[in-house]
Amino acid sequence: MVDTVRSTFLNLPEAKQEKILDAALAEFADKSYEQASVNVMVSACGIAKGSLYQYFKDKKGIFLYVFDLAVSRVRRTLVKVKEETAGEEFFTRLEKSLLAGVDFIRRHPRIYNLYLKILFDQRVPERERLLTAVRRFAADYLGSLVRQGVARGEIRADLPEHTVIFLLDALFDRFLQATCVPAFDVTLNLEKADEREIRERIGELVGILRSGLAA
Amino acid sequence: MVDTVRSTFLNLPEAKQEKILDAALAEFADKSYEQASVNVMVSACGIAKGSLYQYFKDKKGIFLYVFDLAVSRVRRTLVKVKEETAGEEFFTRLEKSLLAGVDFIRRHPRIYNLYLKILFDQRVPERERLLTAVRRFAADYLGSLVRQGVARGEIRADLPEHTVIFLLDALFDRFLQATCVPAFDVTLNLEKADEREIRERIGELVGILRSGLAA
Amino acid sequence: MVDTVRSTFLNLPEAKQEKILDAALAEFADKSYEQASVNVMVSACGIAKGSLYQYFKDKKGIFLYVFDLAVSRVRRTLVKVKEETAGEEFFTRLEKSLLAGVDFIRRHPRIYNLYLKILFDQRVPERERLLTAVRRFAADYLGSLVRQGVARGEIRADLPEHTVIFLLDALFDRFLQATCVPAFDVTLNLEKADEREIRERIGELVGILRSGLAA
Amino acid sequence: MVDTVRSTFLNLPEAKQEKILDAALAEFADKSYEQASVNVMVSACGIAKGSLYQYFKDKKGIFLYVFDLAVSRVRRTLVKVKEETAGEEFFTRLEKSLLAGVDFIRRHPRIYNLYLKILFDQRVPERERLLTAVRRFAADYLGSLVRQGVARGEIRADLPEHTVIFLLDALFDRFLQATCVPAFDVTLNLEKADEREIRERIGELVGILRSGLAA
DNA sequence: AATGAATGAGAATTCATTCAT
DNA sequence: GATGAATGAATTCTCATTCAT
Repeated sequence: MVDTVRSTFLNLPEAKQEKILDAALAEFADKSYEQASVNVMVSACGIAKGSLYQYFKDKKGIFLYVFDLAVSRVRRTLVKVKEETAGEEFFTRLEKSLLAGVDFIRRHPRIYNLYLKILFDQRVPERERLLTAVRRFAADYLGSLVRQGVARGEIRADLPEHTVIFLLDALFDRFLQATCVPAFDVTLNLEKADEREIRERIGELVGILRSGLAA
Repeated sequence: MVDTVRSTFLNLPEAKQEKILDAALAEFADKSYEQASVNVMVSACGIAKGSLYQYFKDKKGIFLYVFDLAVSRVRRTLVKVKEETAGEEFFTRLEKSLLAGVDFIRRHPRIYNLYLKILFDQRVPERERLLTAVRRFAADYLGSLVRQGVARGEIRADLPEHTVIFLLDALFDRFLQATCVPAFDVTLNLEKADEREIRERIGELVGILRSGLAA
Repeated sequence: MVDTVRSTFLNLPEAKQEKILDAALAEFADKSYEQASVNVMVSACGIAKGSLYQYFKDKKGIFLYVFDLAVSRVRRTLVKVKEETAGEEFFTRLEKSLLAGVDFIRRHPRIYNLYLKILFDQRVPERERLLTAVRRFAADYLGSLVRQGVARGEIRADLPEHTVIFLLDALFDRFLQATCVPAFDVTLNLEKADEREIRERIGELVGILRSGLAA
Repeated sequence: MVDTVRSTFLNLPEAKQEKILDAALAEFADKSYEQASVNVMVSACGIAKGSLYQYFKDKKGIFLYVFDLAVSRVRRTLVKVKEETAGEEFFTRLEKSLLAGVDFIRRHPRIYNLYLKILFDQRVPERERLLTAVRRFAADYLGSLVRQGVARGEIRADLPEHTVIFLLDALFDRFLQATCVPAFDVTLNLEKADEREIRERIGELVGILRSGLAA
């Protein structure tokens, strides 16, 4: 995190910062890391190429900064959901989390694309660190939901916690992918589904989970 | 499929074909499509640059040929599993399919990487066509298992078929990813698991599914 | 002329020879000499690349053979016109020659294109020799017409012969170019003219020449 | 004209601009458009390959810029002749124009070669547009001379204007070609003629024209 | 006589990064 | 602090010619 951004950037008026970050996010979300072009970024946001190199050490620095920013937004969103549903039943919280997830990536598709990049594009700088951090956050999030559910007796206590989390995480992730990766989902057609359909599908899926997991 | 490969290539001795396809697969599995380098391929397999262009129309042609080859191998493997377990119970077949999948990608990690590429790398040539084909195959495979399971009374008949397939597919896919994408799985540590552990985890997951789905 | 074609070629059945020459002429007429592609020729006429190199020493050999063939066709055509109009008046012969020229290049545009190539494309092999030969033929042709015209008292005898030939040649050549080089002629629009219009324009031009040259 | 050159180039010191344009003009005049090599240009003028691509979008851009520059120089030269001879007799102006033309292409042979390129090299970018522009300029130039000559009673009024222009243009063009295209002119040997001889030949030709055209 | 696989130099273009102004 | 010109190695793809079969 150190060395990725320079004070020159942080001293910039916020509007300018935003313009630059927008251009960078757009480019990184659109192409693979190596294919993303600094040239395109600078001409998209109308600054000189040299300037960008005064704000960030190099391309890698730009990427890391943009990525960290994106992650913290995701984090904030999900944590809010967790807090707002603190008292509710486990399966309800699951549904609401899923819905919030879909909502988020529909509003910020480029951030979600960034995440997909590091999932499967080796050669993203510090991929391992970034990926582990994100994955860990997801696991922790679901883990805390599950533990609370078990404590309240809403979930069977005899199941290995890790396996339950794995299953939930798999479903969660895939559901989001299905709603936004083109040509990916050939069974539920989530990509073109409106909110009502999304809710229905979530209901069905959580229904099955309930049969499998509920105490 | 037409126009991707030239007869020049097919007339080559098999050993040479293999050497070339190996180099190409390695490169495409390693980098994003655009980043994959024809230069690297030719020096990896020790042929002249011009020669590769006698075998294939262009980079895209190489990719499509390699990809189609890879898909047909996967297909063959899974179809064999289906046939060999034709008489068995649904959840057993599921376990065996998963196991066969893990086994396949452990023996052919680069093929699996190729699949991951087209999942999330826009800019892969004919991505939509390729992806849809693969996804559809997976859905059909699981679909036929499910329908037979329902017919035999092993699975609840009241669940929407598509949703069940979606769930199984999600789990299937994620399980494979967890076993071979580095730094991806932070809950079950499948990447480093030996076969015994894999079997155990599969057992646990299918156990949960059984509770949710069994009639 | 030696060394351009090999006996292997001349022993070929005529139909095959023709097919090959056709493909070569088409390619050389279409592109600059260096840009013309042996690959394109062989795939256009359906023979192996190696075969072409058994018929001709190299690309240059193909070109020279095709060119010589083309020139002899032109020569034959014009000589026939000269013979058939042997007894007629100078300006009539001029008109008929022009008409025959237009007719020839409309029927054999690729041959005319070949000629244009060597006119202005440096880097055509043996360009100087080929061009001089063609130019000399044209000058001789017009020269013999002029001398006969002078002898018969149809043309002023006080004019320098070379200058007269130069003028006629210029007009002749330009007229042909105007009828077949796209976008070249912006005054008479000869490119799109039908035969009647061509005759009219020829009549007008020769009319002016008559005023300037007639005795 | 737009998009061919970049401000980067125009901001360069004039000497450097000239060096680059010189190298480009030399290359384009020497070879066919497709055969002309950007590599050769950059090593001829001692800049990096990447730099040239900062100055121009692509090879086509370089060509168009060089061509437009060349055309405007020709235009300027001829317009000056027209103005300087405004009051003089038609046939005198014709002679002076021809002389100025010969003088120009002897001082700028590469510019004239560029013109010849687009005349007969299909495959030059925007050939039609460029060629039409040049041809139209020539026709307009001669047309204005002719119309003034007719108005002053120096030229027969009964001749179709277009045909007269066509004839003059043909002669004009061919005369210039004869003086600078190697091996082209086999009758007057203009290529090796000194200025005195050129003047004589021009005199003779215009003499004939006078007989044909003068009122 | 015919084939067609092999070659490697050369083509145009893009790129992240540096540095003098 | 901001600029943008300069770089040269990298990219994909084409080509005429050779030669063993």
